[in-house]
Amino acid sequence: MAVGIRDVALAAGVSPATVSRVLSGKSVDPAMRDAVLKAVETTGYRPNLAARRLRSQHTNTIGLIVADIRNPFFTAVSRTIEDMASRQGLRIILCNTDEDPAKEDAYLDLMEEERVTGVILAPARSARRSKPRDFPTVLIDRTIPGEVFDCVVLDNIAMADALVQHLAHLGHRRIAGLFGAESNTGQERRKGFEDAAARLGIATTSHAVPHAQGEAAQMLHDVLAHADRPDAIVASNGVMLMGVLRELRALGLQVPADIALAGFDNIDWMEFVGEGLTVIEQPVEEIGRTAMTMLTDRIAHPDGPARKVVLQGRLIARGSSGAQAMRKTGTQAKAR
Amino acid sequence: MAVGIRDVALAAGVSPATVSRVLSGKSVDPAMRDAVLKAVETTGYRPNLAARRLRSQHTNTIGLIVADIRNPFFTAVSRTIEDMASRQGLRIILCNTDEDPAKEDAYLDLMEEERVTGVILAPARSARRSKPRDFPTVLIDRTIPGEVFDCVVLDNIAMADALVQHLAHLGHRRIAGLFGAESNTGQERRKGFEDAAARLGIATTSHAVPHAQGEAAQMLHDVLAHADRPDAIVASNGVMLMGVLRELRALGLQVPADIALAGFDNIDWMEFVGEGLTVIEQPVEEIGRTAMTMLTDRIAHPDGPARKVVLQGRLIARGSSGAQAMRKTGTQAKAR
DNA sequence: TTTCGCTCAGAAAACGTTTTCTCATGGTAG
DNA sequence: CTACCATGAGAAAACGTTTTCTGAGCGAAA
Repeated sequence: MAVGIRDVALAAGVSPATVSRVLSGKSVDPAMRDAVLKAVETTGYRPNLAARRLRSQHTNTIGLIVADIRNPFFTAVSRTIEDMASRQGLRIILCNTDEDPAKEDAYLDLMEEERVTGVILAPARSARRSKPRDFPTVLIDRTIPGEVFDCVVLDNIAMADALVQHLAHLGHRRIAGLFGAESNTGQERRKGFEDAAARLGIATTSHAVPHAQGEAAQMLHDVLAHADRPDAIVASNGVMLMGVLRELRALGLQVPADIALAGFDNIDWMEFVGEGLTVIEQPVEEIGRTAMTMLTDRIAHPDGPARKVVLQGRLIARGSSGAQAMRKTGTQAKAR
Repeated sequence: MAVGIRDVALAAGVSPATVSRVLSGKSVDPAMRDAVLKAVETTGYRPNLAARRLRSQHTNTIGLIVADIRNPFFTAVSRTIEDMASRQGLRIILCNTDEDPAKEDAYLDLMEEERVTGVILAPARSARRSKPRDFPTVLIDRTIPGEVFDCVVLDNIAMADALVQHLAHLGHRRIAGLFGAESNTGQERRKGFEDAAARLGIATTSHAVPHAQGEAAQMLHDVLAHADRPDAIVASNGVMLMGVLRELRALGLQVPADIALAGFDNIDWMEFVGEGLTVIEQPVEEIGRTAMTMLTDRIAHPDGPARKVVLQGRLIARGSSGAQAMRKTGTQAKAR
């Protein structure tokens, strides 16, 4: 039933080695090559990738491990990476950790067992030190503080600063910030947020929100039920923005009439809520492209120094008042 | 450098066969088992999956091929499937065809070369007959007309009917429908749409929209620029709804004040635009679960008859007037 | 013409496991 | 006490390729 390279060789009247050579594009006699190709056709041969990988000792596979595939930021980056990879003839294994360090470790183990060529990782752990792995790794979106890794991240501090500055120009004076507790990125944004507010003399409260849905909702509820409710809310990513929006609706608060809402990630629906949400747009395709390039570089030069690429985002000011403020102050982050 | 089962065996003072048996949970002498496990620990052994798959002839891998990973419907279904699969110790390979039959064929070839245990496929082709593959296959979201395959789909005709009925109760009399040209599902929804409209005496125009972004926008533009613009629009999926919304905004039309908008897929942002969009919610987790179950059944019984599971969706009526109409008429699709 | 490479194809080894085969040991039934 | 079967461990084969090794053929240089 199963047809192997042996059968093809038999059908073509050549040796298995020759078939292998034809298939991998080595130089062989044209007549033989044609015979082999015809035999491949007639026999319906399909190479067995497991055998090929075992013998050749390279898998042409890279692992892509993200924290949450439902987060449109990650799906967008994944798309870019997948496109680039398949153009280079690399297969990708996509994994989803759900911000769970245990799942992340399990997937990293899997990557070792798959003998992947390299891994692109959006790490879930923030401070935990993980055991060293023996494949090249590029981090995206987040770094691991204690470790030196190639990575490509947003300039979180500057972007959070721009956001606060924008809201301040609009006249907001009591801003609440919600930042992912698990991720290094969340905490960087928090720092940018607080520093900017301090500089501008804006009152803030900032909160580290856990990944768990229920706890996050509770925390948000507390923030809004507080005696002097903030007049603006900043959220650390697109998924959180969605959660905030839902809570605001439940409380009957209109955006931006009753309260302003801004944050990170430009997801396609954001232009439709109210007069549109002001956000920091991440250069998703460039993040993916850079990560992929860094990974192939690293594979080629395993011992070069670690590199960190920090990309600028773009402040998209929405809502009429927002646009007005933008024109007045020119608070626009330079792309790249 | 690379540590294999041979090294473990040496360290534990047993034969490689015994190590293999310990690792696959066969019964071995407890003392030996402990020695092996300790040796695994000290040597840092990681099994080579390629070798394992080659020898054992089963990959414990299933392929998941969807038409568009950016479509939240597919990401949601993927999540469910991935969760179920990893619980069963199955790895999944996720692929994205972009509605391109050529890419789909390429990925199906890949699946054969990977020797996957089975495939779950949301087919891009509508009528094209593909060559038979030698792995069990379950179709989701769409069927392939000429072929008999296990599949799990929405009751598209009934759901489209419910949508039209709902809009009719709301008083709409000129409804435009936009349906995916490539997919069988789009055409079923179109049929349900037109039949319902005919029965209720509603004027409709319906359009088969291509996957390409530009052409779709052009078609939509034509529909809205038409002399007597429709008073409601139905779109065949969540991504299309987004596109329509963008075009309406560009034309300065308010939803639902100027024109009603409804369709398929309940994506989280849909409750936030205007008074909320009325949609058919698909039972995504049940679709994923059913597909996975069908696939494992099929793997266990390769020769059983093909089964088709048709699931009901749920009409979510949004906007005050919509909710009112709902209360009045009780047009609620029964779940399951 | 002889010899020295050089190219190219087949034979055989190798990749790292699992599985089959073989054999020893020990317990049980006759 | 012998014969038989069951259990379990090591030896060796096998999985389907790629790659190394070997040798044949041939053109160019001496």
